[in-house]
Amino acid sequence: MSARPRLTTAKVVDAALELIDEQGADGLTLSAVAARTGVATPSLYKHVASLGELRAHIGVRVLEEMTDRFTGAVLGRAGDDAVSALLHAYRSYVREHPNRYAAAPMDPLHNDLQLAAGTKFMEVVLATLRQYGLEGSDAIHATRRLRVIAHGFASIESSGGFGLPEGLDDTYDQLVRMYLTDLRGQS
Amino acid sequence: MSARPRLTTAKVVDAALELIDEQGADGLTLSAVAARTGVATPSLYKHVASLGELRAHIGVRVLEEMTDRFTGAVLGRAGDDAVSALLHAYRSYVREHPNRYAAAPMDPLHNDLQLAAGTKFMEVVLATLRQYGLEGSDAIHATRRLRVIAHGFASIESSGGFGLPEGLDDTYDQLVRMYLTDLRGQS
DNA sequence: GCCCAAAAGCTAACGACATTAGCCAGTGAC
DNA sequence: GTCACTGGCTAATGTCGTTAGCTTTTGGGC
Repeated sequence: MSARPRLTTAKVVDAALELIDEQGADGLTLSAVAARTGVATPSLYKHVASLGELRAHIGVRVLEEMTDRFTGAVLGRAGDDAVSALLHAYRSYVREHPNRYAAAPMDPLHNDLQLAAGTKFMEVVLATLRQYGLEGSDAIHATRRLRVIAHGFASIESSGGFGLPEGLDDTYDQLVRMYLTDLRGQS
Repeated sequence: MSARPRLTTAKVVDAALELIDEQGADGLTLSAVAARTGVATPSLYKHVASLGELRAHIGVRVLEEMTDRFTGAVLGRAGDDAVSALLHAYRSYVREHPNRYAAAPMDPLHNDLQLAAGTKFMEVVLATLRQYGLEGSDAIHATRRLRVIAHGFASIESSGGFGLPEGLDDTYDQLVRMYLTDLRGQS
């Protein structure tokens, strides 16, 4: 079917992720990806339509990776314990892979390539909250509030926005407790 | 002192902000700024050291603008009323100027150009919380939590990350109430 | 009222990048 | 064995940011 399948889209994304990890978002350039995969730059267009599409693929990967980690963190836990585990898993993913997280799409539900991964991600969060018996829009609001806290903290922390890192663990614990208390009050 | 002062750094930043408003962060290019200011591209280097420095100047402007708005929103209010006003002013600024907000620095305290504007910004938030009598690190944690909520929500909302905009006002009200309840519990 | 240094503009040029066009070689199906 | 397809390549284009070096204007000191 295919001739000399040296390179694949997946391998291009692999190389791109390595670059992002090492040099951040600005380090992601088609030339650099080409160099790393041992190919001339224009050859990449046989596997990826454009730099923009490559970024979309990268977003899918990151989303999937996050979903996997969070699923593992929540498995076997229930209630507050599960929610707390999810929030802490979120933060530790971003600390381990700050550049990847910055490459994750904020609106995966508005991109065809990312829709499936985004939906699966959201389902994990919804499942974690399911035990609180929230109905309809209450579940949506609770999901949104969780996301605001997790993303808000992680994005500020990973860009050094909190100034000195002193007491950041405490700040996050307070946020988690605040959210859990609120969840209880809402249900 | 200066010959033919047609252009100034401030005017360059003005043009850059217009571009950002109209075309987003990617629309900010030295060529475009030069075109808008009626000058050749290299001439801009007489007023700005580089594109990066221009971005830093833009960050200062946005920060100052936000500080002004928030100061106005909080003036004449106290306690929960002031905090709520601050949070709502934050959201409405971002809704009015989403591209500007995206150009605001997350870590102004780590940039010489932005340090003063960032400090002043933080002081407004701290002053709004002062009445709760939080001491030392409690005040810092409370400021951080507020920022997590304000930035988290605003950044997700302005990138369309919440999917359908249905019920977003309610979500935000819940976040504000959650924060206020938490503040009461902490103090 | 002239002179000169500095300031602010300009053109030309370079290197990095994304992207397109068009060519060539290996490969799998028949 | 042939042939269409696939995945690689080189060459070229246009856009950027940035630097070097030149010209022109202007304001201050004499």
